[in-house]
Amino acid sequence: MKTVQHILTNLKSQGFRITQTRKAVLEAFASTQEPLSPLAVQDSLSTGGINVNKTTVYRELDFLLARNIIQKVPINHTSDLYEFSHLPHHHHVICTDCGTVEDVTFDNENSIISEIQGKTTLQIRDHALEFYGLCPQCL
Amino acid sequence: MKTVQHILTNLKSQGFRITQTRKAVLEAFASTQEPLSPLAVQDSLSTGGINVNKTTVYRELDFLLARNIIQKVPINHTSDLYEFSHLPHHHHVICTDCGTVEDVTFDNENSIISEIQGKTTLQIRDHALEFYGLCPQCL
DNA sequence: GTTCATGCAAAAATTTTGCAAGGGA
DNA sequence: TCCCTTGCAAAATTTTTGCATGAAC
Repeated sequence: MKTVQHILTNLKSQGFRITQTRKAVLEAFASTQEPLSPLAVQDSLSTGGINVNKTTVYRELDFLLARNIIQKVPINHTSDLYEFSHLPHHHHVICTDCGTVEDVTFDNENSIISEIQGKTTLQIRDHALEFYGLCPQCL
Repeated sequence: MKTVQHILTNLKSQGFRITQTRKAVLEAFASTQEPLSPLAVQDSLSTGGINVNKTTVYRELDFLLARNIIQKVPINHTSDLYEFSHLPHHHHVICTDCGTVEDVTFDNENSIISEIQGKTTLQIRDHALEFYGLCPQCL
């Protein structure tokens, strides 16, 4: 399990600064299972008493994305959503009402990819298998 | 097979106008297998000598979407992408280089949905199963 | 003539960029 | 001190809205 402290230490050893913003952004991701939008990150920081400019959030997300610490989640949304890259491979079930997210995995995901690979001329490199529905509270 | 003419006739019978914009937008969707963004629609019309305002394109897409003639395609993209709703259920394999799209279907898609339904507390209503890779030309 | 459709301008929402100032190491 | 990081302002992108004009029937 990679901790926020681990990540910060690694970044520090690479010459990057451990700022309160950086720490808080990583902790925001660590504190929830839900993929976060730039605005959600800013709100999360704000709730914790750390007020930063939107630009800073965008730049910090770009920074973490470039270092593969976070990744974009292939969910349709007006904003890009991000989550930790080190999480075990999984997919999402998203409540279309409240946005709640559950993580799920396939017993045999390879067979799904293989089937499609056998039916297309493209060389498959990635996939987005996401599900939408209603959570018990929103039903 | 629903033709553009069919759709136009239906709309007309509901009291909506058959404008050159409306006809051209429907023909743009009929002329390709690829999901189209608002800008792509405008470009397609422009190529055909029909120059319309972006606002008009957005409004026409909203209009067609509201009547379930087109639907949003669950592909991650800076803009929303649309395709005809009457196409047989399928998924997309998208070339991440050039944007080429191939349509694919699963032999037993229900088993995929069922597996996930059995693993989540949410009531699944929809899904996005999209694949990304490189087409032969871009390999 | 009625009212659906369009263009234009302006605004809203999201994201990016330049530049100067601030702050970790 | 060095240079990574931040804020602010401005611009770029995508989408929406109001209002007056234009066009289909």
